[in-house]
Amino acid sequence: MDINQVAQMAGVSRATVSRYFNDGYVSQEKRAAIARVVEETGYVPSRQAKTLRTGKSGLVGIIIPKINSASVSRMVAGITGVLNEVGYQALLANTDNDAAREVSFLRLFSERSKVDGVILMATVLTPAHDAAIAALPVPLVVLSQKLEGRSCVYQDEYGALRALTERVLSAGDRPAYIGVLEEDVAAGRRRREGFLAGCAARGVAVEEGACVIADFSIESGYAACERLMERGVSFDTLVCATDSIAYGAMACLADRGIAVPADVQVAAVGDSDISQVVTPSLTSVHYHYKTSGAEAARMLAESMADEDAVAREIKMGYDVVVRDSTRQKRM
Amino acid sequence: MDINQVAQMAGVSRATVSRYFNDGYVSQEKRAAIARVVEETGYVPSRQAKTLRTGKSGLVGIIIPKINSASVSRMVAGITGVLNEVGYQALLANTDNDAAREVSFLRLFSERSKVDGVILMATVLTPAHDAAIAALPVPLVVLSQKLEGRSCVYQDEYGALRALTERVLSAGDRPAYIGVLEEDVAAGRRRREGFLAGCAARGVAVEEGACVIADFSIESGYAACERLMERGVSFDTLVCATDSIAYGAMACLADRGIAVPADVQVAAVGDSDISQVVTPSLTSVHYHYKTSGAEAARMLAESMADEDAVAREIKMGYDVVVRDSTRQKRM
DNA sequence: TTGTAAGCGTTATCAA
DNA sequence: TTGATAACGCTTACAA
Repeated sequence: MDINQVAQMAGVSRATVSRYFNDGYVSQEKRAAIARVVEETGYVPSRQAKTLRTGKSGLVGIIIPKINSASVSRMVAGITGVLNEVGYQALLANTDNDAAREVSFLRLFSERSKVDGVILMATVLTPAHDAAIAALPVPLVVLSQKLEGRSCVYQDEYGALRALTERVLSAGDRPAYIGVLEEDVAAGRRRREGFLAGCAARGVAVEEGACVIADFSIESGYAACERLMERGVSFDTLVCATDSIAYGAMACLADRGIAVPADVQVAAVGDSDISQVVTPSLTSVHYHYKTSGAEAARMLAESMADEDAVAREIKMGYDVVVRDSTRQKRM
Repeated sequence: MDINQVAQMAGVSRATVSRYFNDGYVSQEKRAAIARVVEETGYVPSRQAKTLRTGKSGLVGIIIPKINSASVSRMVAGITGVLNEVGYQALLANTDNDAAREVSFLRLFSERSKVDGVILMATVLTPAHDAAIAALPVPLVVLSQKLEGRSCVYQDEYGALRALTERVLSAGDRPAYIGVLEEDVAAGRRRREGFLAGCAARGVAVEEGACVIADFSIESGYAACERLMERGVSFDTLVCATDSIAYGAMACLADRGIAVPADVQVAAVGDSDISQVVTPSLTSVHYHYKTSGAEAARMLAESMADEDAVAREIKMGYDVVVRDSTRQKRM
């Protein structure tokens, strides 16, 4: 069943049928005739052909570092919600934390414009990324990192960590920090800087060696905490770059008979569902991930609709959620 | 840059260029000439045109109930891994637990074969589903539910719950159960049946009203546990259909000063990352979600490659992971 | 082994 | 307001 058959059955030209589905520049009678035929046959225009002809696929590519992550999946949920609303489909590209694959997906999406737009959930931004981004023939929105001159939506990592740190240091004065790789500017560098700023604001010195690195896993959080103790760092306050790291660290402390929050208070970032169920419940920064995703999708939709929409940067707000893993009173 | 220009520059017909990229029925010299031009220009064939001509899009539709879920995202990770390997892209459709949207996505994917295959991560299977599935013009694999006569990959819910229940009842004899909706055959019905079978196998009676329903959230687990106690059900063993429910239930028990596992032991299904970090760590059934997703993708790839590949059902194995929330000794 | 030519199902241009 | 007609970029008989 194609447009020609519909045209024939309705006694019009195929151009008229096309108009019926698009502009709508069709007389009442012909319109009715076509409507009837469409009704009877259940005809639906071929997206493929339309795509070939118009160059628009109705697809949006989403590049994500890891689907199996609370923050990422919340952002994706926000994205797909908005996208479906405005008639786009999400094309998912999972890189499994491999920055090189990020670039190759960017290229894949560039080839002959298979997609109408791209959302890049970035971890690191290398020169290869810049090149691939520059070569992208369709609108792009960067999520989770700030990229100068590009539309992007990101969290206020610095502000959040600074606020969190100041807060917990109202009941502690020997801080330690478990972060992630600095190459990840947002989660690595900015969070650590925020932590240090918070310490400085409180006039608290950070002991040499009191900042260690983990990856995003629970196990590495455990290991990092162990390292801290082996180094002989003395701390009564532990700030972690992610909730997962904190879970690992808390397990490590528990195994050594160190009480949380009495001996060491723990705070982190991400506020995943389970942070309120672990014991003690975890003080954590809450980011509006789902909203961030929705926001990014909305910006992209705008850029796709309007050729020369101007780039915008959105810095999202945050909430510090105080729970039982820290000593200061809830405010 | 299109195939015609390449052909012209290489001094061959466009049919030859096409063969160069497909069959490979090209002489050495022409092959070399084309290779050079392709190299120089960076030409890449248009997928769109190829799709229109061949009817194959290189896309696979994945319908999921909720991306923001540990089990789902693990399955998706498995799927995308395999799919990328064999040259397909995943088209993600998130239904947000709305069965009606499941059907409408099924239809969307049917329209003019926008996708070459579909993986349906099912929760419920209504008559509307059956109809939409029957109308699907491309191969389908059902994930997480068993569907007679269709290729599917699912967990051994019955066996797992039975084994888990028998295991925990070696140290308890007053069981209770928090399940999910029966309409979800796999997670609802089969798990409950497995629980009851486990009780029966141990010769343990299940008290009237000792089985309640929650949804998949932590909060509803808390509420369900509360309900159990308000009803006056006396239990020393609590089996939950999902880890999230168990987290909620454990929080509820803790709030009432009931010790786990001393007073009540708790066990669940899913073995998500945090089950080993909550206190006490949670005894849970481990399913091989990522492998299930990979398996489903592999079956689909096979069906897409081979018109008349035969339907297969794969029942995945499981492991009972015993931790501190239950009383029986680790075996 | 290669080239010619006929589509695949649309939409856009133009003249009527 | 409508209908021819020409693309869009590719694949594939079929003939050479």
